Amino acid sequence: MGPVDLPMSLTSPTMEADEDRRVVNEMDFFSMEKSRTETEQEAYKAQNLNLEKEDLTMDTGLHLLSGSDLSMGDGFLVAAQETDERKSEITAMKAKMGQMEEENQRLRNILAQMNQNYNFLQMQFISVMHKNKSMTGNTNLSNEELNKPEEGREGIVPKQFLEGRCLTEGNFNGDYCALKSSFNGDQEEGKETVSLLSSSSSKSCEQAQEATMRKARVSVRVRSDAPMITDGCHWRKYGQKMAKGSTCPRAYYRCTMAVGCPVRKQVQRCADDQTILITSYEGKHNHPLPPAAMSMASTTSAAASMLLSGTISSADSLMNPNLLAQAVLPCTSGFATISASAPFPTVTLDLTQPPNPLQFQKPSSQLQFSIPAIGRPTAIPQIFGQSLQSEEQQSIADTVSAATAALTANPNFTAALAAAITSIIGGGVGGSGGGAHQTGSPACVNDDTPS
DNA sequence: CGATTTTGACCTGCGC
DNA sequence: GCGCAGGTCAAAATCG
Repeated sequence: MGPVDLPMSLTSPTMEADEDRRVVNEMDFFSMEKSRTETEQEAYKAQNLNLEKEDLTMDTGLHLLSGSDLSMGDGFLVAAQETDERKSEITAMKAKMGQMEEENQRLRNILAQMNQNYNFLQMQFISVMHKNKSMTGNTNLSNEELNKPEEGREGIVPKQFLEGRCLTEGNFNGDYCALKSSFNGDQEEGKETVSLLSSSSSKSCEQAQEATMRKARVSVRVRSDAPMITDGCHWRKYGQKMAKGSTCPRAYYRCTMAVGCPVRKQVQRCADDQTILITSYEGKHNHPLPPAAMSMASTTSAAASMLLSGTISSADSLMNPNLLAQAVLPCTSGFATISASAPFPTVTLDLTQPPNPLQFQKPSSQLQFSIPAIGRPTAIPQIFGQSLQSEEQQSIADTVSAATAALTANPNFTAALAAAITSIIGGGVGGSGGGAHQTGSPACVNDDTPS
């Protein structure tokens, strides 16, 4: 055994077995060699010298005597010391890696949240620009104007932008809490002014806004055999009526995630096409929402805020029915319509259209759902139609999980993403997807078993 | 046994 | 005032 072989033999059996940590081992070895004290280095040199030469000519004080047996014994002493040090360092590094993983996870969550907020703001900004362009032709705000203090920007900064910022700074849980309605008209046509939101807002004003938001409805049309879409909230059925002109009844649900939550929703099948499920949301949540409920709630709240703020008018909707849908759900090909004849202002998001693959070529930053580091995406099944109950739901969940794995493994992000969404919309939602309770005819609302 | 669903009755707004 | 339709209430039934 030569002098060079000795350090290599110090590798612990466990670390030798762990191929993945070999690099860390080697880095440890060199760092330890660098960190040796002067005395140790001298001893080490002396030891090497001793191993290289048969007769020892220097007394190092470490009882390094001549003879191969003794020198080997000292070598093992050094080896044991180094092993202990390396073990402690490995333990420390493991702990550090754990901390870094936690930090990484936390940053992922923050990034996902920021992406969501960013998309919301961008959507509103684009919509405001679109409206301004159609009205005045003056669409561009200079950087100076945008950077002005808020107090001096009245009449320049789109009100929705500040409302969106309020969402970001407030409890952006996907509910309507931070949305301040301007539907009662502090704006004129083509001249939107900013009413800075202050904590001193009168209660009556808030109540009026709540009442307005309560009346606003966001209707989502999806193609599904499931009795009800799963949007992450807990609902309790409190009534059912046969709607006029429809063969299927209309079911009434209220949110039961918090006592006194005013949010209600109606579930009804389309009279013309009973494979289409129409879900109408109304009101604002008065409680934090779980992550699974944030996607749908943020989508509907975004649509409601745009509707109530007048960002998109009925005329806009008629001129470009895809505008709102693109703003709210950038990666779908659905259409959005606004009903002016309905008793309440209602925006309908039609997600029954087949997906347009070209729209998936958008940058990933445009996507409104987050992809957790581990596990399945939380938003895809809720946003794109519905996650079905029981077996169907599990089937879609498995599909999403597989898609997630493909996403994380495949460098071609957009292609994998398109495959994932296509599998969800085209397979699970389209009514042809597998499921134990396929009966050939769509389930009516009165047969439902909501979660 | 508590939570949820069912279902008939009741309330409200609107048009005639 | 009356009828209709949409929406809600609440007691009974059902479920897990």
